[in-house]
Amino acid sequence: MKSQLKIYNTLAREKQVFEPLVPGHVGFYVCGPTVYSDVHLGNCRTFICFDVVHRYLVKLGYKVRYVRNITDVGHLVDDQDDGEDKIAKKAKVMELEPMEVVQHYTNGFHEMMEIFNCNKPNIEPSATGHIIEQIEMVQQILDKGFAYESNGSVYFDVKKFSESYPYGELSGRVLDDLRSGTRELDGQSEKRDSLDFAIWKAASDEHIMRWNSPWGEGFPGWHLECSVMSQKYLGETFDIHGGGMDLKFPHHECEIAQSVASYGTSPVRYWMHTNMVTVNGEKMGKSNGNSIMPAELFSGDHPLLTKGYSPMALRFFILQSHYSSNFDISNDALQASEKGYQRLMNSYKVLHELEYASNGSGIDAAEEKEIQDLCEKCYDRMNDDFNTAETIAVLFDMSKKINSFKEKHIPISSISEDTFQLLKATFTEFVRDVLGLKEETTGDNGLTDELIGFILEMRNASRERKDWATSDQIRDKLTELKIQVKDGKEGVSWTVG
RNA sequence: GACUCCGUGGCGAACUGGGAACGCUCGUGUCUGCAAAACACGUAUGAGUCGGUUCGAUUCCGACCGGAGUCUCCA
Repeated sequence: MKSQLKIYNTLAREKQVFEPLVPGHVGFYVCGPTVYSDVHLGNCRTFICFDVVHRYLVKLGYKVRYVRNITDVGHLVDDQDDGEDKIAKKAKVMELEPMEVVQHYTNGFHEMMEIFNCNKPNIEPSATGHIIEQIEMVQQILDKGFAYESNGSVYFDVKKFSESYPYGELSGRVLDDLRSGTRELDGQSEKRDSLDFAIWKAASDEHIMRWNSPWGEGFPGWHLECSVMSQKYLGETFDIHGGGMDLKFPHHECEIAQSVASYGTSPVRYWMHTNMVTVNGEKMGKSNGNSIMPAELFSGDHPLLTKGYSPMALRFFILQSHYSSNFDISNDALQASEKGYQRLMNSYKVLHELEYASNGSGIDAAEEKEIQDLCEKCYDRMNDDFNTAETIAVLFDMSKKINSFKEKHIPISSISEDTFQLLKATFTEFVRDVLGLKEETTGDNGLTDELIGFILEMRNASRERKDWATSDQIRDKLTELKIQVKDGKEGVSWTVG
């Protein structure tokens, strides 16, 4: 009997047993990037974590509809009335058509997701592709009386809304506290209340991104696209909504308010939030100027790094901590993770080269049970709010077993063939399918394999002649080239790194 | 100021009301021509500080100290 999946629901502030709305199916929405700049490692962490969530849900047998949006309009530089659209601003700076900016950074984002081995969502809707639906939602909210028009813009009436429904439940905000924290509106403002937010924004004359609407030419407000697109593809209520912690307020709070205002029900059953990536203890943010970009990580071309690290090493590093914890990036930590990742993948390789053989010496019941327990633990740990850190710890315990089988410290015949196959399947599926880790190849169509195989043959020949000078010279040179030679009982093997 | 969260070995990082995982590092041993790898064993008598609850707390409660996040755009 396997344990049940539990998810820490940020709305309820507790771990809850996951029960999908429709048995066997999961509606899963993740807030994607605003495509006006390159993604940094903080962005990547969130998407990698939710990639694992998605992968595990699939592993559990759910039919998952995974929606991750692209925000390509509406995200203002600030919340002032003269706030500029982020995409439009970048377009001006780069002297490009706004959609060129969008396409450029969307491509870059997709490329990174591919490099980090993240599965593609089932639907990746963009805000500009859903202008009509957004206008409809604005109209619905107006019809319900929870919004008002002002100079061609439409604002969500937070005060009015809060008289009928709770506002601030997700982020734990109290309206009066919020209001006291904001500065007074000047006479120029179109808003009735400082807490109101734009759901439709009138376009000024020079604004390039504009659409016709019942309120004149304009563009949709930032929070609206997620409400509209999640509703369109997952329904008025769906199972899981994920995003970074920094989106909790105001973005997700506003999403809830918009959905409740337009059709009366809270949209999400389980809210999940990933914690922030920090550098020297400070949040990595686009506006903080401390971003580390994936390219800098790979090349090592960054003041904080002494060398480059591979995409999979970073992925492994990220998964070694829980998604809800702060995650500090440092060179030392990366280095430790890189080693660990290599160790794990080495066991992965060893496991696939292992063959079961019975020698009739009988099965060791304790060993048998230990292996079976480890396999079950993988599920237990992941079921506990996707605890990848603990899952990896179990996989390392399995690694020891795998290596012991290989080195014949434990005879492989001490477990049954069924248990061996269980170990093989579980280890493989958790490393490859759930955590999404893969072996990093040199991508040269096996030429390296052939070459090194040949060189090692030559070395073996000199070893048989006891010509240690030559064999050591070959080994030292290979080591210099970052190729590690391992002389085992069953012959020689090698790994890069 | 308000609201959250965190403070665990040399480093990273989990879990837990009753033996402090796992990875890296370091040490010893087995293996090996040697080395590496692998395996085995060891490495925090202690979990920011001070109180309280408890037979018993790192784990629950309170205070304090330190750090972070959100309250404005951010994954």
